Amino acid sequence: MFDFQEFAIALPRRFLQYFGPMSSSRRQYPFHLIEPKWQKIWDERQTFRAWNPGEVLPHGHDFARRHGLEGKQATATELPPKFYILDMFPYPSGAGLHVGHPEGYTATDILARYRRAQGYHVLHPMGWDAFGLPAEQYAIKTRQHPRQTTEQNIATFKRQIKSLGFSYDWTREVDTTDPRYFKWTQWIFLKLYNSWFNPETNKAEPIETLPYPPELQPPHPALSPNVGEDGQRTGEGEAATGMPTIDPELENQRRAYRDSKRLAYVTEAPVWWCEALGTVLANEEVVDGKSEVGGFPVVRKPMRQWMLRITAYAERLLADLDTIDWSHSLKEMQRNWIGRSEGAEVEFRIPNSESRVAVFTTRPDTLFGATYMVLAPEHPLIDQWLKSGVIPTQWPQGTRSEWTGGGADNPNNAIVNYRWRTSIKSDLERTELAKEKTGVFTGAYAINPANGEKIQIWIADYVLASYGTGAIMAVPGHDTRDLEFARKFNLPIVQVVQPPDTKTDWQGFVGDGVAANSAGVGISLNDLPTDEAKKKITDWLEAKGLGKRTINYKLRDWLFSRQRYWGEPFPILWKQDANGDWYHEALPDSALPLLPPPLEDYRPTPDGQPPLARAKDWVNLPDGSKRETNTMPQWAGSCWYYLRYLGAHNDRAFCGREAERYWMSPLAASGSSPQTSTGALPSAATRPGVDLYVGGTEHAVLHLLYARFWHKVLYDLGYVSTPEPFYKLVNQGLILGEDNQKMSKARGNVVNPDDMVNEFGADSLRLYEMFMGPLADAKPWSTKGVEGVYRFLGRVWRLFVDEKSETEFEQHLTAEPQKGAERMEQIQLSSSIQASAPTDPQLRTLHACIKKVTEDLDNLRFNTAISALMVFLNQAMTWETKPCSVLRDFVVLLHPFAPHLAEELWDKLHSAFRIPHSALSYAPWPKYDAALLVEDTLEIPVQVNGKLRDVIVVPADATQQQIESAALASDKVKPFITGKTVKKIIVVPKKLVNIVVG
RNA sequence: GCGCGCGUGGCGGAAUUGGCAGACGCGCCGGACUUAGGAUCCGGUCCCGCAAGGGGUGGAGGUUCAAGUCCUCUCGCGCGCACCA
Repeated sequence: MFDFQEFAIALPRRFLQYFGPMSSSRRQYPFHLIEPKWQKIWDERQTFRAWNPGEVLPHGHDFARRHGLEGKQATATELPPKFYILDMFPYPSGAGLHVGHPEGYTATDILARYRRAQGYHVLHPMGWDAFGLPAEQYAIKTRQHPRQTTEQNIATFKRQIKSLGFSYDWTREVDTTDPRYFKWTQWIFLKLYNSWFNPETNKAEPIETLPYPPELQPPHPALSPNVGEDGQRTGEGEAATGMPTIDPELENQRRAYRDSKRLAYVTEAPVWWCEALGTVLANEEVVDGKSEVGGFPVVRKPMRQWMLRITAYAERLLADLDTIDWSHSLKEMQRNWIGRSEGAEVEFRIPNSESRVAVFTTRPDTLFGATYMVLAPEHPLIDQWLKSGVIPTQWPQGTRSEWTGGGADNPNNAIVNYRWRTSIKSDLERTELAKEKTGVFTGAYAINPANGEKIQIWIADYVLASYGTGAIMAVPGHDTRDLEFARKFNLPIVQVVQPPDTKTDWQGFVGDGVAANSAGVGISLNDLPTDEAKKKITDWLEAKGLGKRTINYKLRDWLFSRQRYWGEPFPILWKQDANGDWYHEALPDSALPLLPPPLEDYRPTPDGQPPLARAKDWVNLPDGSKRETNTMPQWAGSCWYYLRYLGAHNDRAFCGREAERYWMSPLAASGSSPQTSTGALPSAATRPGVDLYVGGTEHAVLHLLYARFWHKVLYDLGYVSTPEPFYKLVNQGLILGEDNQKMSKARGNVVNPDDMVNEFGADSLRLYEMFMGPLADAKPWSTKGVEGVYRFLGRVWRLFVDEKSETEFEQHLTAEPQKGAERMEQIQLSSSIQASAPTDPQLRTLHACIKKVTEDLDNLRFNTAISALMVFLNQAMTWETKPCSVLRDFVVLLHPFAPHLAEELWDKLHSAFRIPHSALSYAPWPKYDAALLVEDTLEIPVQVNGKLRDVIVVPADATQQQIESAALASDKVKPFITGKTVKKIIVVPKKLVNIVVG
């Protein structure tokens, strides 16, 4: 067998030095020394620290120096304009980083460094979304506290992230599991708890402003309706007490009413219970009838749960999407999730009964075609009807076998059977069996309000209890699902819409057309287009008191409690009133943070209580009250972390008011303009909220919707100054596996960033991740591709350094690897770099590069920016003399992408030419001079009939006429025009000539 | 099924938004330096053709002096939602 080590002894030094046993190929440049060196310097100098208004900027800090703020206590207006660049903070899993993480982080880091160079005050923080199931499950197995696992994982993530040289301000690091952090998560929960949504103002208000209905008004005339009665509250803003005591029973009713209006409320509702995870899940966490995490089965189960009233914000969450710069598809996903539909609620009378059934429809114009009605199996009226006789105990004459398919001897039993069957189906089965409709006739009837016809009422599980009114009017003529059902159960199908195209079959036509067969007493829609028909029938229904315009949303309130240990405990106590009924009460702010109790066993209790219930001493308070034992979902901490970064160490507020205004509101940042040192204008105006947020598309709905919701509540209550948190958001694309044979889903998470850093260096990994393709696209990983950019960085290195001194350095390095770092100084700058004046072509090359890189960075086109750097290098390699000034600008252009290498070269350039030291991280971004890009001559392609025949060279200032004659004179063009008529000559200035011949 | 997006060399991807298709990189071919190359440097590389030339951006039409880009139809792929009335 070939033994490399043995073979290597016989090799010449030149070979050996590069071809060490550790790596499979020669090292292009000593990145393994350069990268740790600069990471250490950045750390020590706190180079990337951002400052809040009011903080004193120390002497000697490079940011302070550039902006003339050394030693100053800068106000918001004295600080340069802000630029807030945010990454979706990671969940620190035990597996460590994969190559998908650095993709987004590199993109934001490049932008952060670029904006700093432009003179912005950049906030670029990182933290840990560290509550979550894996740490808890590991704790259940090992009895090791989740805190321990979490800390270990954070340490690994932090080490890996730091090894990539990102310019984070680590002084602002946050950890959602830190009590100093979740104190404020709990505090925000209390804000939700202590607020209600006022439909008049369309915003959240303190619960004290809640008006009570007349029957709940205190009888005492001296008592103002909304002040002083809120004796149960112990939290902030507690109302004055000492008023005459209200009747305790009335007070209980008032409390129940108040509690029903809070933004955080308790409800007994069917929720998704996941046996395997031992917890309930939010709608959003259930995918295809299985838990999103782990894919375990879930079942519907009624339980007492905390909910957040996100539905109150549906309209604003939808409308404000128009004010933010997110991708089309992302907005579409949010719109889809919110699911707004305009329509009407129509009431159907039940013969021989007091009850009415309301249905929701988006097609009130088809009311005349409603030939039966369907209720969800869980519809609350069914129970009532079973008792009251609306549902007959006998099948109506001649109906039974046809409608039930046999099975139940009377409607009551048929209903009970059917409900039982659907209830045992998981949601998965309900959707999987969607092809085959099921249902039973109830034996009851309703009256179609449009034409007075008696129609059958069915129950079927294709109607969902949780959407609309849980009941529909079925229009089989013009609804696919109703048609399918009607065909299966032989229900009448009538046409009420005429399709615009007469060839189209009306049966099952669901588009807009013209109303037909739609006339009743005092109303006719016939011949009206769908739009007008909708309006007319709705007006008619409203006038008759039979219906009203309504808007429905798919969005449901957010199920906010989990039966877990490793999450934020609710700052809530349960107490008993005089009747022995339990009610809840908020802890005062002063009791925060409420820490979870220590436990030996992290499992739920055998009787299905959350793990916190095991801590009896913690749960039961001496006064007889009990603590809430649910915890908050993982989303809670990530709903507001971008605000905590603004004041990560603030223990008096979730973040300081002034800091919030400065970093989130563009109006505050009107002081000095960026790029002061070169007088250039900013290429991107600073924005309200986070200027740029980058993260994976997996958070397109949940995290982003929840965070926007919380932000809006805080906005309503006056705690933040913008209605939206994230002004611009970009989803990075998935990195797919290297083996493209397997195609799509194989993620590149088998590639370990550590290996890449060891073999090619952090700069190469960064560069490659950006060079692969557009940030938002899915891209296959290619280690060969990493080598390509690695070679590019090696070529940059060789452009700058003197080969001989570098060779000597490498020889020493081989002999004494441990002394490498100190010997790097012996590497000399190449003698071809001189303090000479650049030539015109050199300036052109440089300024073309400046232009391209600048424009591409403004548009997040990293891949083409890098290719522009490569083009510059390819040119510069051919220069015999390389002007120092040109290379200096090039290093500034390179530094956002490959900061370590750039720092090293910057340093060498400055030492060699004795330029006073200035920090690369705050060096002004070069500005391109359009005048320098102008060439003396232009190459103009000449087409004949659109086909390229020649490229002529003309003076840049040639007139149209001159270009035209030059084109006609071209030897290559002549053969194609001689003997033909020149019909037209199109001259596109500076671009092209097209000669049209006939 | 509905909604959104995308189809360009052997591969990842460029293309001033209607103006030289294939920048840049990978891979491949050739050369130089070499005992050696998996290092480096130089040259080549859309297809057919010796060349002149011809063809070419999933396919078929169309608009235009000019189409990867705009329009119509069609095929294929990806993502999202999925009985939401």
